[in-house]
Amino acid sequence: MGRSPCCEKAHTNKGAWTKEEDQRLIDYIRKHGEGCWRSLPKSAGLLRCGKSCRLRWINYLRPDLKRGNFTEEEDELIIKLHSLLGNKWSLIAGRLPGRTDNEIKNYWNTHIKRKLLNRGIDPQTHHPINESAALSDPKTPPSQVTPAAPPQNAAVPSTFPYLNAVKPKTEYSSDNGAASSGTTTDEEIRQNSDCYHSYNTNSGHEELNLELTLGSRSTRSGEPGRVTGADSEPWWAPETGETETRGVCLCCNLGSREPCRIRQTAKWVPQKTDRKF
DNA sequence: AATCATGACAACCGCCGAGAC
DNA sequence: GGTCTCGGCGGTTGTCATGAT
Repeated sequence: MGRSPCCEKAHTNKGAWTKEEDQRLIDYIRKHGEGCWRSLPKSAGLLRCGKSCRLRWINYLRPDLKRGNFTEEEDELIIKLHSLLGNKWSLIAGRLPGRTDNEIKNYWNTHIKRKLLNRGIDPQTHHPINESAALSDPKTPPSQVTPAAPPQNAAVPSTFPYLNAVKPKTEYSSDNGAASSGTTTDEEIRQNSDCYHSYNTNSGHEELNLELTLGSRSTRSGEPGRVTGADSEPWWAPETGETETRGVCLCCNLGSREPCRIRQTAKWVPQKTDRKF
């Protein structure tokens, strides 16, 4: 069928953004807020594709972004989340306030991959490399592949034996033609989270709160209590006055598996009107 | 000093799902 | 129910900086 282009490409700039363009975009969003990306460039006087404006704002101009190097704690959190979610960068970003999916994706590809390889861990499967080779060997029946015991001192549960419960899209997409659609359901994540919890409880690893929702396609539904990726607005619980930034609920401490109390008792609304710049 | 290789990351592209009509 | 538009995501590419030769 084909789709019409998102903008008139003949009259749009490409490549790096100039300071003037950045300022125009910032000024416009200050005045009018986010949204309507398609019409934004024209309204803001920018010769850019709406998508490009959105990306620039989300990844580099948003005021709540944390710049600078990733900390060791962030490294390990990314690795843990990736082991559970695969290349769901927006979901991973949702657990790292101030970080964007693009930033995490780049960081993964340039730093963490190498870091894991140096540890002898396959960055896609999170299994030891030799074991991953066995797993990917079509001659080896899955039943004959025995997951190794979790490493005692590793910061990351690299051989987490329940990972096969949910197959990250990129890791298994070539399994066969009848493989999963690549969409991880909430239920799958929840199940996997439970497995992960059990594993971590037994092994003494820090427990992760992974009450995650795939928010990537629900952002227009305005569903209260969502947890989303890089696109997320801060949410505000009027009954408590608490906010959550980019989908990370402040009332849920890392490690708590209890349902979010605020989510149960308060109505969540997007805090769009009083953004701070 | 010049050239090449590599790393880092900003930006683009194509696809998809949700919602509107 | 079908079609179209929009916003969003993940993969990939392009470009610049830095280091090695």
